[in-house]
Amino acid sequence: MTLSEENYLKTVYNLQKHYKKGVPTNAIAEEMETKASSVSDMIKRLAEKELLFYKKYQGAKLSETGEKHAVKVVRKHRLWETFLVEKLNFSWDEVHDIAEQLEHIESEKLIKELDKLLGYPKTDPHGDPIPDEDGNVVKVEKRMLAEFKKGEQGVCVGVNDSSSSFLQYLDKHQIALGKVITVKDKEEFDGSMQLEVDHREFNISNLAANNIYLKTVNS
Amino acid sequence: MTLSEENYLKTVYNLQKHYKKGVPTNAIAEEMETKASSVSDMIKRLAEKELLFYKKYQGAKLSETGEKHAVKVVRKHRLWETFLVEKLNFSWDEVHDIAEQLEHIESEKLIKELDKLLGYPKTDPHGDPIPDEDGNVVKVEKRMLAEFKKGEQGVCVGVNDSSSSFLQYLDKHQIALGKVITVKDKEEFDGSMQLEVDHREFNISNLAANNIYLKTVNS
DNA sequence: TTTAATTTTTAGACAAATCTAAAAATTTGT
DNA sequence: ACAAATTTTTAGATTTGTCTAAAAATTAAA
Ligand SMILES: [Mn+2]
Ligand SMILES: [Mn+2]
Ligand SMILES: [Mn+2]
Ligand SMILES: [Mn+2]
Repeated sequence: MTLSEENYLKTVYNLQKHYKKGVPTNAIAEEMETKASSVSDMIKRLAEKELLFYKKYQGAKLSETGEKHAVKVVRKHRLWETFLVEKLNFSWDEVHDIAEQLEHIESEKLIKELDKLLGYPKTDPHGDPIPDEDGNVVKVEKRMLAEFKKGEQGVCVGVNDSSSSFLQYLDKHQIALGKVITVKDKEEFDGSMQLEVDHREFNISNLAANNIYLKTVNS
Repeated sequence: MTLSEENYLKTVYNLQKHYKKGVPTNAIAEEMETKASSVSDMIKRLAEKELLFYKKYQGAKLSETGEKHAVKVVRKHRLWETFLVEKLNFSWDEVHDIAEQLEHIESEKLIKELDKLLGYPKTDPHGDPIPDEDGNVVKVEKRMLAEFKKGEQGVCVGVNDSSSSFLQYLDKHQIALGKVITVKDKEEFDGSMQLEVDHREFNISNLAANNIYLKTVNS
């Protein structure tokens, strides 16, 4: 399995939550910042290897083998991110790009020992669940902040965008995993929200609210 | 800089200790388990990029930039090997192949923090010096065991072959870094040696003795 | 239900890295 | 010094992964 093939599998895995049928070629291309023609070529090759199912114009769907492999890559990505934060003093906005490289290192023992060193963590620095050795992924219960109504409250348990620009934006507003967030007001017009965090109030856009996940506290 | 280019630079760096002039194409090919024609192509490309000097039929010699880069890769390789042994319970015969992958991960901060986590180690699990951040390499004082005479004694400070088969062979004879080795007898015919380590005596081949480095204790 | 817009696939080209086979240069042996 | 052996380079091919431009299929709009 090449580095590039692994990246495609991981992308299809991450996207197929949002698509009932196959994941469209264009969706993969956009996510990977590449061209649709390249994606078309590659998914054909992956289908050849039976890592995914593919019928022309119908998008891609991981096979059992493909999903198994994708989950392994995700597990490695999230363990490495956790390592970088817990052991090497990285902040949550610095780890994604490095984990993109580290997730392709091949060694069963390495990942097993890393897991042990970290004390078998359940989630990564962005609140995402770390699949266990057998590929089981715990589904984290959460709702998008954008869907909260005025007056509702929740605890931040995850983000949907791990880019450093977004995470730094959250840092600026002192939003972090575990923080209690209250919706003081919600603008019908553009979906922007007035939030309260740690007795401070500020406004965030709908786009931002679409990338923050909360666990409901009172409703 | 691609992964393959880095591997070539590192190989030339490791080999040029043994060659006054340029490192021969064939030497590189053998070390990298590839074909001379591939090497010829690649060193031409690296010369193009001014990472090494190359005149037809004269072999390769690293430029200052090339050497700087090679040393960085070596530093990463040895820090990762140290990490695997010190933090992840690997033994010295298991780390080389994984470090071959990890040495290509790109992140200044990662390697800086790794160095800190390990307490700024001076040598790797095989006794090889770890270049510092500025690329300075301490020259370790050592002599090949094969060159020792009958009756001489030394402390094991390094190996010349980091393959797992050789290191496991050393383990079997309980030869490890720091062990005191005495040459009880030496066979003129084939260069094999009778050694004493920890009050046990055994015989090793000339090939093995050529891959063990000692620091002289009494002479 | 045709037409228009969008999505997806194909065709053809290209760069990186490798290989085999053959040619050229260098080194060695007599 | 000349022939033989060895080393190194070139020529041509292949695989992987990507791209642009054009064709084909699907979906949306009028
Ligand atoms: Mn990530
Ligand atoms: Mn993450
Ligand atoms: Mn090594
Ligand atoms: Mn080493």
